[in-house]
Amino acid sequence: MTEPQWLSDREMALWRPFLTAMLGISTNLDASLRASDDLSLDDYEVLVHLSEADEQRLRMGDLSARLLNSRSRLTQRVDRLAKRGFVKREKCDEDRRGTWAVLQEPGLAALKVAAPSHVGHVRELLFDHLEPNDVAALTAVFEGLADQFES
Amino acid sequence: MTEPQWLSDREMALWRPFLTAMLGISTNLDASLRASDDLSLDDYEVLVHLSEADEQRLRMGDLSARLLNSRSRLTQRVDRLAKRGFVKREKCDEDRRGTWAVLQEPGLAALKVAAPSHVGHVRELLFDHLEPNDVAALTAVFEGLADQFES
DNA sequence: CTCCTGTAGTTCAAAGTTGAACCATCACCA
DNA sequence: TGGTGATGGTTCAACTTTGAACTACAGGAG
Repeated sequence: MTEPQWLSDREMALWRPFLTAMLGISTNLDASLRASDDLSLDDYEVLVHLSEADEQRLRMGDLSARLLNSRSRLTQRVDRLAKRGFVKREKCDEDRRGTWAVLQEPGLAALKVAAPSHVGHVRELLFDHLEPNDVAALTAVFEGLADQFES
Repeated sequence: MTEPQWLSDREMALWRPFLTAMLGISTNLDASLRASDDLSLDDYEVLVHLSEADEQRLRMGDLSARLLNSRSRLTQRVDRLAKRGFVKREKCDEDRRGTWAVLQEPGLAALKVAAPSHVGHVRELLFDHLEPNDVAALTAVFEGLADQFES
């Protein structure tokens, strides 16, 4: 039996802390962003992805795939960000079903304001707990884990 | 400058896949549990923690701390699980403000039904991507990461 | 062309989450 | 005793997410 119905003790010893760390890190980052910058972690990630994209724009579907968000979730998130002037929508010429989400100046500004303390929290929650050679090892592992979610 | 405002390339090379993997793994597990067993991942975790507890019962506050859930979120989750007969509440004698959440037979049964395919998914999403010595290394790292969230 | 099937994105109602306000009880100290 | 501040848990309204249904366009086959 290589696939028992329960996790082995060795597996459990990793899985439990893994689950706790995932939940704790994302919950904490979300809470601090909300408190200090009135952005959810999802909002922040939208702004990051747009800011790094060509012409600071991405198609809705592309963006939702990168964020692993449902389409309807992204639609409404972009609604809220647009209402604040952080992004805008633009009709897509090549494919008239399509919509671009385009980063606006106030959105980039909000990202720049939020970044330093967010980055500080990422260090506190993750990097401060790692030795230098942990980082390399984890990077290899997590690239493999993340790959399975790229469409 | 040891604390720059942005993540370094080396940090980013870990952080991005880390975030994607966290989100992807928990989203996937949640979706499969809902589809096959009509349980959210949070429901499942409530049942797991209760099933492992002394007398299969935990105080609401203790349970919410373990799950890193807000109190009100847990209150409502337990409401829903109680409506299905999976858990019940019991007044606490030592501290009359307190409430026990107590696992019921149908809840344990539901857990046993859901476990094999859930465990299978955990393997597909996580363990199948790891070498045996990765597991040991990750366990050490994640114990450290998870510790910061234990009250 | 004209179907037909598939894809991009939005909408809507039902369900879940958040955070502050609330009630009850506890624990301590005067 | 009786006040005071903290803790355990629930409630409520505002907000967010989910997933199915829907509109609009694309692209190929006949």
